[in-house]
Amino acid sequence: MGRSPCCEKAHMNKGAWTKEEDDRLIAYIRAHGEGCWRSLPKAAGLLRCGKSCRLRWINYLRPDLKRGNFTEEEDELIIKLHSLLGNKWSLIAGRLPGRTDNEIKNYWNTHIRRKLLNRGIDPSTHRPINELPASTGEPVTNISFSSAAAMVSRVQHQEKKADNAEGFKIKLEEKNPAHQEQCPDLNLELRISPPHQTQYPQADQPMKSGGRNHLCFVCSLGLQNSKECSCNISGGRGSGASSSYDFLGLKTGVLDYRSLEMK
DNA sequence: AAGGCGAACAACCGCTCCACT
DNA sequence: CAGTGGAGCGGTTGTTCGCCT
Repeated sequence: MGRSPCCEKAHMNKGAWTKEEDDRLIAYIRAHGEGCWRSLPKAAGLLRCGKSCRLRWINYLRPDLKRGNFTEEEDELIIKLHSLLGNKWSLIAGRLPGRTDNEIKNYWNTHIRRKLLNRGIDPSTHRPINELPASTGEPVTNISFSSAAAMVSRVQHQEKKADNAEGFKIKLEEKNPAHQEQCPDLNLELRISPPHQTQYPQADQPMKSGGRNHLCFVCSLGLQNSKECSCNISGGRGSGASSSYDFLGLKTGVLDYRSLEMK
């Protein structure tokens, strides 16, 4: 039994939005706020898919959007955030007021990629292009922190494909001089940290499986048995104070991945 | 002036996550 | 606990625009 489509596609408009459609959408959201996108088109008298309405509003019509060219500062910030987060456009957008994930994604693909390539930097790894990749099919044995976000998705993807993660050993660099070299002045007042203690599973509150906000970050890397694991019930969690938590050896880390989830 | 081409950007599509029942 | 639906995300495609020949 498949799920129903998000909208009746047969009688829906597609393609570029007209001024009238924009006006209708703006007027409706001004009057009623951002509610249920699925029912919004009908209520607003639009022959559009709810997803299309949401996208149009978020990426184009929202009053707080900053239209216009990206500044040099924004460029550099995007590059630094991308080196930390990978293609997490929504998270990157969260640190750039007035910019949308779609806008940043497009800007990255059209401008910044080329800019980095001209600098001799691989836009996906943020390493010099002539630097050979660490692996060509061999098990990954060493990954940089700068690829952490991409790594998480790779690990999660791998976990889905095969329960047996043997051979996938991760040696995280205690510090990443290369990365610090790339971003010597990066201080976004961010911090990579484990989930708050209140989110850790208690004896009578088993962790919700699959919940991305509840899984220990180390566990999400497939390192459940690691001493770094902060949700290891049987092994004890030590003091558990997040302020003293030495996540991945980055006690002084400044990136709080959770805090980036602003949207 | 017209056509080719690439860049830029808007929009769509498919998928995942998560709250709710 | 499983099923379902809404919302959001990231990749990709389609369209428009401007430059060049």
